[in-house]
Amino acid sequence: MRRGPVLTRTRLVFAATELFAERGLHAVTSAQIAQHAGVATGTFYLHFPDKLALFRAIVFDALAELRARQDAAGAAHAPGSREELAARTEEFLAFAEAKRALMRVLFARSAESGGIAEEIVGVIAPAIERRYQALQTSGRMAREIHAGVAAQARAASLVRIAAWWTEEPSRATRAEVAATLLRLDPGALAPAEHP
Amino acid sequence: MRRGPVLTRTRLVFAATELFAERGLHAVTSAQIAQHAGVATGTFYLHFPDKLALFRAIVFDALAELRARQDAAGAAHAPGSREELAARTEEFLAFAEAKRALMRVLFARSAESGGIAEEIVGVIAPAIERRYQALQTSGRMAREIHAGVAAQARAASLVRIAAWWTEEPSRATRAEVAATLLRLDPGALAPAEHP
Amino acid sequence: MRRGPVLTRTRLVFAATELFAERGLHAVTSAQIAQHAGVATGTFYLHFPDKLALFRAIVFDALAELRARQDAAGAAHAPGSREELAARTEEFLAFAEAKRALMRVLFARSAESGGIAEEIVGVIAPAIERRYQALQTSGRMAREIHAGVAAQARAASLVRIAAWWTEEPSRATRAEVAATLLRLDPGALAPAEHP
Amino acid sequence: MRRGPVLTRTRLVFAATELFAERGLHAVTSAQIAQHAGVATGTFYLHFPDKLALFRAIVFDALAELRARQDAAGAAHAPGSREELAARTEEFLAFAEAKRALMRVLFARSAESGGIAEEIVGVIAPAIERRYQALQTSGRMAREIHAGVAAQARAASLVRIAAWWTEEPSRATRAEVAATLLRLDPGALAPAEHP
DNA sequence: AATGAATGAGGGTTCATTCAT
DNA sequence: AATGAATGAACCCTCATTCAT
Repeated sequence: MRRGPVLTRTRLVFAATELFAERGLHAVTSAQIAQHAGVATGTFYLHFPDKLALFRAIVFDALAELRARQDAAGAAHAPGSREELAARTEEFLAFAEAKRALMRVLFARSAESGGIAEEIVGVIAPAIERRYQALQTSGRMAREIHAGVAAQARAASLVRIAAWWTEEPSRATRAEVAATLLRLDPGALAPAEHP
Repeated sequence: MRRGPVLTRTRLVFAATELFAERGLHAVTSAQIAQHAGVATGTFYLHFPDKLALFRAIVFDALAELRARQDAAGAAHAPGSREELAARTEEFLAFAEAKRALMRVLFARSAESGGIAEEIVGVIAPAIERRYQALQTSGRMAREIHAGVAAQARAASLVRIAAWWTEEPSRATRAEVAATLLRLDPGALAPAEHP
Repeated sequence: MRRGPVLTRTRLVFAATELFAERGLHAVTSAQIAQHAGVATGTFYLHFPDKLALFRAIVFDALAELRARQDAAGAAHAPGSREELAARTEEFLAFAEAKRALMRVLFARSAESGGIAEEIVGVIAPAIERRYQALQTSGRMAREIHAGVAAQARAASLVRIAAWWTEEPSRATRAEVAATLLRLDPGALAPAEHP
Repeated sequence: MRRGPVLTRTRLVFAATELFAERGLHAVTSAQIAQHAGVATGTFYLHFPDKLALFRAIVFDALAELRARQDAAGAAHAPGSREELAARTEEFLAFAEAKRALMRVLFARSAESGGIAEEIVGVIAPAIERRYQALQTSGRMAREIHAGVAAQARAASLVRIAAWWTEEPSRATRAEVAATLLRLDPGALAPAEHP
């Protein structure tokens, strides 16, 4: 069926997101994605060089969107401030809540192969590390914390909480998740300790 | 070659640990494992019902050993104390340092399929959660933290740090990693905040 | 090679019939069938879910065709009459003669597995049993014969004769086979016995 | 365990008969037979060159025993007489009833491969054919019957009835089976037709 | 741009048979 | 005679990818 390349691509991305979320990267075949999208098997390869490329497109498009939203949400506050962190955390949880299938692709059992899981943390962690370094420079975070280690831990925490909470939202209220994530941030804790 | 079933099994486990660490669960074939172990393909299936069973055996045996070591290391200290946590963390890092290939199987990109990654956190997180609840009951951890959320975050942090640091130990000294992990634990931080 | 799915399927059925006839179900591999049909191994599974499905398709399609031919041949005569039986028997032998490979798949050593042999008799015998019961009701067949037992015996006889005669047609002329089969039918014998 | 070669062989034959009856020749592995017999896998090959040899041993030993019993039962009567046939048929049914597992190996779905089914009929049919020829020579069977064809049909009937009746003995009483088998024999029918 | 039949390398697994003990 | 771990060829089936239409 003739439908226009943009729509076809969108349908493939949408179908793939659902299937990857349900079954993970390599339990889904390109033929299944095509069928789910209502196009022929060969059409898949008109839009993506291979299955992993589609997977990566989903992942990094989503990550870029999340980034943009967080930046917009944080722009109203002083850089590195507690308020900025709170706003960014809120936005993260709102995004996770609104796009559960996507969250599962990003952070759950599907982010298995192609080293995607590592790449995701690799994208998230450096920004966190820079923030921690800035906080340490301005004396708002304890020096005994290793910024690189803490950033890895923080990135992994966010990723895990997103997967865990999205999987079964009744496990905690959104406010509880937000409060805990905020409280666990080593930067956020600093003020209380150095009065 | 005749070698005795116990030795053959050990060789298979060893070979598989190396290969899984390098390439992940489904990029390694049972034939490759057998060849690496110096046995015939069919021999593999004399010792394990299938590839996933071997993978799970490696994972859960290792987890049990880590558990035992941590329990032994922590036994000298008061339950829930900062000293116990420090000892357990030290033991965790020593274990990670000594068994790098194993760490990668347990925590890095190989723990992809079969929902193993989730099972691992599922095994680790509940114990952490119980500890947090005990700390909250005895007033040693802030009540605004949600124990379940914090436990997931902590488990993910440990898992991630193990993978990240083991991958490239020059990223931080063992002392830095230990200090930071200790500092990031919400229970460990409490004393400083409630003087 | 592009050939159209119907033709490809036909080629697979044809190749499989020949090979099954020669060597039987489990001495033939799906790869051999594909090769014999001039297609790739994977093409086999585009047309049949597995090897047994192709075998069953051959068997039951052939049985249905035989049935249809016999019904057409018998339609000109009174139901249950000697003439109808003769016509059906003739058609059976004509079919067997024309499709020797098929006969061997249906009735010889290839009808081994999957319980196909039993299913074939299970398809043939009930119709024969009903005919015997009707003959007994109208007094044209001796009551001391157990219709069920006789039907099993008759079905097995037909199946065996088809295999035996097709294997080596010089063993008897078609007329001899027809006359004997007719003579052996318990219904056909009745008139001579009850004058 | 040391047990003496004869006993070990017997145990293997017994175990194999049961398993072949249940699942057929090639759904049973030599290791399963050995295990069922309580011996090691390798022991199997001390007693039989391969799996098919054991299968054939079971089949032809059984056939020889059946033959001997039928000969003994028929010896009291005039050769070719109705009484002899009745006695042999009775003995056949008694044997079938007493050894159900064996019957299934001999005649049911297990007699699949290695062309055993054909060999069985090949062993049974010639004797029947000789009897029919004798009956025709002495004018006790219609000449229009082809002895070869009829013998094949008779052999197949016996084999099928044995399988069918043994599988589910409630389908007909033994007397009904015997009477019908006797009635269906072309030799047996002759007297009634040529008074 | 779209189709979907065709491809074929490769994977997991089985099992008859061997042989060192 | 007995053991049972080891062998490895072979099989069934999958699926990412291609390409003639």
